[in-house]
Amino acid sequence: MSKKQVTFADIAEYTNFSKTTISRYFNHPDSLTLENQEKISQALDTLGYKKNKLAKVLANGKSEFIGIIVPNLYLHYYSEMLAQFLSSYRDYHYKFLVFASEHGAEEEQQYIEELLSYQIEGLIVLSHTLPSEKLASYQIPVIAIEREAEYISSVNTDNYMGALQATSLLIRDKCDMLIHINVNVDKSIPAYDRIRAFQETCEEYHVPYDIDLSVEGNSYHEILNVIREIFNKIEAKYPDQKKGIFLANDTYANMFLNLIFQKYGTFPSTYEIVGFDNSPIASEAILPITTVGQQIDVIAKTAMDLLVRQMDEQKKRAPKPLGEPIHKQITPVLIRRNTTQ
DNA sequence: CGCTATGGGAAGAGACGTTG
DNA sequence: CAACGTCTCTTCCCATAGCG
Repeated sequence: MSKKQVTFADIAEYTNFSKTTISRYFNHPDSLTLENQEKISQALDTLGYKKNKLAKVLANGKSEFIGIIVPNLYLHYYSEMLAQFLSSYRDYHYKFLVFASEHGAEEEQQYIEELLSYQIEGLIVLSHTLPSEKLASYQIPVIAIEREAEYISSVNTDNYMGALQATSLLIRDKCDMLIHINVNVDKSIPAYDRIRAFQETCEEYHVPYDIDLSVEGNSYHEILNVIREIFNKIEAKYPDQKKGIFLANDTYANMFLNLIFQKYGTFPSTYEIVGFDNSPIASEAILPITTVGQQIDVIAKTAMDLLVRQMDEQKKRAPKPLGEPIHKQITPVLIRRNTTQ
């Protein structure tokens, strides 16, 4: 016995007001007399009215949806970022439709089409297969996070500063050999600055260094296998030197740390490890990992502020076209834990 | 305070041409 | 002429903004 839902029409009929008045009761209650407010409130109770957000969306065209596309969720950075966005509901009441996409532009484009068909009001993009020029062409507010963003607004960590802090720490701790492990980052992506800063800092201080950009893979295990190879290579090549390893993120750093523990059963003094992101895994690891903390909460907050401002603008009667992209940089914080002196 | 047009899409109704 | 598939056109869903 699936009874039909109670609608404004039912409430109106029951109270002898019009649907308009019922709508006003919910949106501008002050425009009704207290007496009438009370009448309607009573009716809602009696009839058992349940809000219908879909009808509201249909009526005013505002879906209150924001689309998010992340590359994946096995990198803790992305899941933490997602968590931060979800918790912004408290402040903004936007809901999120989320896709994970790292299999190329075609897939990503398909996801975006789908998101658009759900009338999303804004888009947050952390994946990086579609050029920002394409993203800008969709004519809805878009915020990029840690990706190429020439034509759209963005929020990034100051990657250069972060990598510089990490590298300096390893140098200060008198590592003989500095090694940076990363994927082969495209130069247009902000994270490329981590490689650049590492290299430039090493050269500035005349410290021997090595950069290994061979990491790749589409799952935790694929990546782990590559990291294992790199670990073995380092073990063979620099057996007695004190090695300062700077990894592209905490997930890699944790893998590397685990490999060390599997081999030595402890953390030998011939290693120092610094990760990046300060995602939960860094502090939860077998030995809490020193890392460059991206202030993920601040990044998410900044991105939401920026996006909400643009979305509000789009709701005005004569929305200004999306103007010049705004780019914000968030300063990272070096967090010293147990994988460095 | 009420009336009315509005929005996107599903479902229903109707139109049309073809077939056995 | 009913039965069928394929289109196209209406109606309906519901809350809201704008106007009277």
